[in-house]
Amino acid sequence: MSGAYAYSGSAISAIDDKGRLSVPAFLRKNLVESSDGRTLCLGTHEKWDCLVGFGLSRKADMLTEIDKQWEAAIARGESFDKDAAGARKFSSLQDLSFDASGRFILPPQLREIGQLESHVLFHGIGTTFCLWNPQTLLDTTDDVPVDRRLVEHHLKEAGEKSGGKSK
Amino acid sequence: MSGAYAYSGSAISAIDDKGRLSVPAFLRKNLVESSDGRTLCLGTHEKWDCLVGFGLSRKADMLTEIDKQWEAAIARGESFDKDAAGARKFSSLQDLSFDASGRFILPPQLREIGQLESHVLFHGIGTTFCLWNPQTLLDTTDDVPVDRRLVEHHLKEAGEKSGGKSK
DNA sequence: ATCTTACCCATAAAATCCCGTAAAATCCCC
DNA sequence: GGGGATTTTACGGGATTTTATGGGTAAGAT
Repeated sequence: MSGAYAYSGSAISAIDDKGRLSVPAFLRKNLVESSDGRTLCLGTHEKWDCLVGFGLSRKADMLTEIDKQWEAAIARGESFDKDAAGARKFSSLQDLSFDASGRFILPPQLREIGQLESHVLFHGIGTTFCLWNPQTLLDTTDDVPVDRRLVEHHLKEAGEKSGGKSK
Repeated sequence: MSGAYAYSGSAISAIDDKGRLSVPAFLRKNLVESSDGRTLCLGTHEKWDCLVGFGLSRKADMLTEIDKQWEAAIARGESFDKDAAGARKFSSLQDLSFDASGRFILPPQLREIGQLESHVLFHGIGTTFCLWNPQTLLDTTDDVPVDRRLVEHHLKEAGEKSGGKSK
């Protein structure tokens, strides 16, 4: 299972005028290891209103997973739509490279779908990590198992930095 | 599994007056690697109203896939028509070469079958990628698992560039 | 001669890289 | 264990490079 690393922890990061933002330092090391370079895979989350990120190797895992499902299906004489499965998983997924200082440009379509405005809350959830608009996350906490106090803390912190002109 | 690379991500690209269009940059690198040159294999999709593309090496993979299906079938005492499967997969397939700037000429018959007009939406689905008329894709999303918001974003983007004369 | 295809150049927009800085985290030595 | 020194981080801004796409033109094919 590719290194068996689990993403954890949380941090907030700002999007600048050029649409760039930096990957929090605590996630970077593993991205580099798991990607054999500075690559971040970013896509939309299947259920939540946020984005998901992980290193390249996870993408390869996803591919072999689909392959296994297909093989199991044909062995049973059933049909399995690989393309449908692939489309679901891969179509929104982009390979982004971040620079030596950890920054990457957030593609506009992902920014829009993830409802990301001025600040992004990163938080690890095991095999992947999520990118939320902190406010969106607060508004939907009921179904998303995240400690609300944590989000509020980061939000307050972000508000202070930008001198109150939040959002 | 041929390098275990997965095509992912999406982008829109315009067809010019000469029938040329450029392969989005993020797909190009892998096409070159997987084709040992600037070759793109393009054909019609078996189920969806779009085209499929991939690098040359994928053709070999497709053969072994058919083989696996055949083996699975006889293991269960069923019959499997290899020729029919091959015909379905390969007969529409063309090897096209793209130039240094990533452009190729879209053969008229594929253009017609793929219903491609002014703009083409490329999106990776793992082992291959699809080429859609964005409008067609929007009209059929029910059976095709692609994030509708993504398509809408690209369509809007394309409309802006061409100054509203979308089509 | 005409149509098609493969190059070549041009350009605007977008992405990438590089440098600078200030705040925060880490180290280190007494 | 405190307090300054050093390193890492987050972010701004400019410069260089890559893309996407228009348009021209020479080489083949019909």
